[in-house]
Amino acid sequence: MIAEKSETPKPLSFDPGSTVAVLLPLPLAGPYDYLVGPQDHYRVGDIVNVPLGSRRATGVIWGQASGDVDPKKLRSIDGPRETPPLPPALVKLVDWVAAYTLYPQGAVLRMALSVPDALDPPKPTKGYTLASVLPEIRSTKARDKVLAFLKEAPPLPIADIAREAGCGASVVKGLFDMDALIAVNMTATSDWPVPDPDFGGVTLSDDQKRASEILSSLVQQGFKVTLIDGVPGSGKTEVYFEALARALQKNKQILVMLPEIALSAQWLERFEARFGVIPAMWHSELTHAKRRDTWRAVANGDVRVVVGARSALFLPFADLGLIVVDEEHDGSFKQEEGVIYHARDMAVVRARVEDIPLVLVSATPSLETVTNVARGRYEEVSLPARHGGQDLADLSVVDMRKDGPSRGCWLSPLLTEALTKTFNAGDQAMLFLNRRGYAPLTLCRTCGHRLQCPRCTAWLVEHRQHGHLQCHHCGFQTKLPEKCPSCEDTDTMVPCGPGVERLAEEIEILFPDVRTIIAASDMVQGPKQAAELVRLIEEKEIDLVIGTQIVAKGYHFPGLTLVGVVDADLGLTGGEFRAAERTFQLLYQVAGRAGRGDRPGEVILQTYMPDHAVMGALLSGDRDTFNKAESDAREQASMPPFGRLVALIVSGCDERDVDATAANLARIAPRPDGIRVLGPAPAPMALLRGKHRRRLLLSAPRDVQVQGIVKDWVRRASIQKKVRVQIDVDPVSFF
DNA sequence: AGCACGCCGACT
DNA sequence: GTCGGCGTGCTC
Repeated sequence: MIAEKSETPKPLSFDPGSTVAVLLPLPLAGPYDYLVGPQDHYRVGDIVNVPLGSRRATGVIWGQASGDVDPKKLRSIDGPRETPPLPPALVKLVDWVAAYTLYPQGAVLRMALSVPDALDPPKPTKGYTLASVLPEIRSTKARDKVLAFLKEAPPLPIADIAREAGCGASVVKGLFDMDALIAVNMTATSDWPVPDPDFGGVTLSDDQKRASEILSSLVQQGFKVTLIDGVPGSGKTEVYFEALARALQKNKQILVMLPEIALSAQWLERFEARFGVIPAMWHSELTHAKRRDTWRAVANGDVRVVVGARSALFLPFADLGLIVVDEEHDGSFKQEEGVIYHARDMAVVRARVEDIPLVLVSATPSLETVTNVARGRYEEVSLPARHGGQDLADLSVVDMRKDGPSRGCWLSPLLTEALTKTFNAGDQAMLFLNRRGYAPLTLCRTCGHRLQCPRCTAWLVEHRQHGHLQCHHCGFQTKLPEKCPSCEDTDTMVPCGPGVERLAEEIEILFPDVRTIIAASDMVQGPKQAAELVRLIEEKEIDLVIGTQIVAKGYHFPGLTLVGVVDADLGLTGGEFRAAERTFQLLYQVAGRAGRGDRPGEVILQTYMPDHAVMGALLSGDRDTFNKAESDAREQASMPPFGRLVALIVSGCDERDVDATAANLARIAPRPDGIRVLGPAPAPMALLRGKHRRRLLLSAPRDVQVQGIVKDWVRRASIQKKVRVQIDVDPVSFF
């Protein structure tokens, strides 16, 4: 990432009669010019209502008017909205992200304003209390209870009064209708408990103390990126909690970004144990009301700590003092829909525009981050050992070519034996298989026909528990056909390969008494189910967890002593340049789930490639040598982080139009020195949701500012009607 | 993103 | 004869 220092200086204020640029949360080319009304004065960041065509829209005062629009077209801003303005740093962030990702500013602004109704002040809630003069009413038991209760109580909403008085809401309403009660406006009391930096005591090891002192010293020191790097169980969370405590003492707001916050039940528990309260959360499953409350409370400073997923990056923090990105290597920080951006990288940008410290946390930092440390751009704080002194799990490899299971089974004798031992000792185990459902492919025994999604280049995955086949890319569902759709033979469709459900079946046969749970994203949806899963494992109501990716994240189960990786090679196929790195990260994280109590853990990797560098690195625990080799290879190939990539994804319903556009883009591709354009190639998923896709990949040296080149390239292209060209700067996924 | 304008099929 | 389908294009 290269700092762009060229934001246009924004004048301070705009007065009646002047024109001003207003950014609308729409994918328009840029801000629109408006006239400032006779009574109004605005500053950059103010949120206003404006006329737009035949309707009203919300916009944000963005700066100097462009002036290049016909004055006759100019219309006047209706007026300000009763909302705190967007803080200057957020305005800068929106501009920066738009310039970097090549999306329109308005599309980026939409992420910052995506809060239905939050821009209006909260409606005052009505409270009810006794009228000063009570009318003559017939006395009943319920009415008397209400009247007696209200004599002692402050004004309350109807529901509360009914509950406290032990009667129905209609009684209270009836009294109000009879003028025995009056309604008063209450100031909304959305209470955001303040985390207490001194709530929970902590005992830190010397290493942790040293690390936490370094991090704490960063608070209020301005922009700086620091990586905390330490093996699973080394107490990285506890260490950065101390930096949080320091920032809280300084009355600063804090943003903690976690991948898939909805599943982070244990993280929340640890936060509560340390700070006494649950922090504010920001993720896609919030209700409208909660979203709106949270947004406003972040803007006015009532919320002190937000823990959130990607989109929390665009919250209007009034006084942000620290950002933490936990599991910084995690691929889910890359937003792949709408505006395509990497939340970890944009968090660096936000920290810079806020001039505050950023802490990246990982046991397996991304090569990008490792390289930034090597270049001296980021500081590194490492935690060498597990807290409490236990060693990392004992790791071994099963060579599936020699010691594999019998046909139709997926667990090798060695892994089965280890499971037996674990269960006999009364311990818990986890099997990791990154494949949801029963079987990843279903084919016809007679003719070989494979069941494919009608709208995507992908196999349909059988989900036996739900009783259907499913496409994991578009959500298409269908029943398992009795006849082969191709040769019409009956009962010939057979599952091919293992998924977590099929593995559970094998376990059921091998260990009928073992209590098993499947943890996959289609079974664990949302915080409640995640918390329940954690509880079941923690309270030992479960002996075996069969899980996909979702179990790789920072969970900590003291009773879990064995982790079996059913197919360690899964991520290595496909030939994406980050495959080895990603597989290493994932398996290292999974391995870290074993033996985090007082006993050592055991990890068994089943692989057909025991000599692969990833397996070697996992066995030796030598991450640095692996990173060095990986990094040398990337440098050789001018791949990130030593080169830049931009992907263009051309998509549309008409395959010929898509091809024509892709071919045109290739023909007019920019060709300055050092820039190469690959493609068009059918995207690995040539058909997705019924749309044909092609991709082109531009690679450039690291010191080249690619945005201008790509912008110009796409502008020059002749893009067919109904064909979309999406730009993905720094692509992570190559779907 | 909305919303209007615009040009071709089944209806009160 | 019109109501309405959603394709295309504009909004300061």
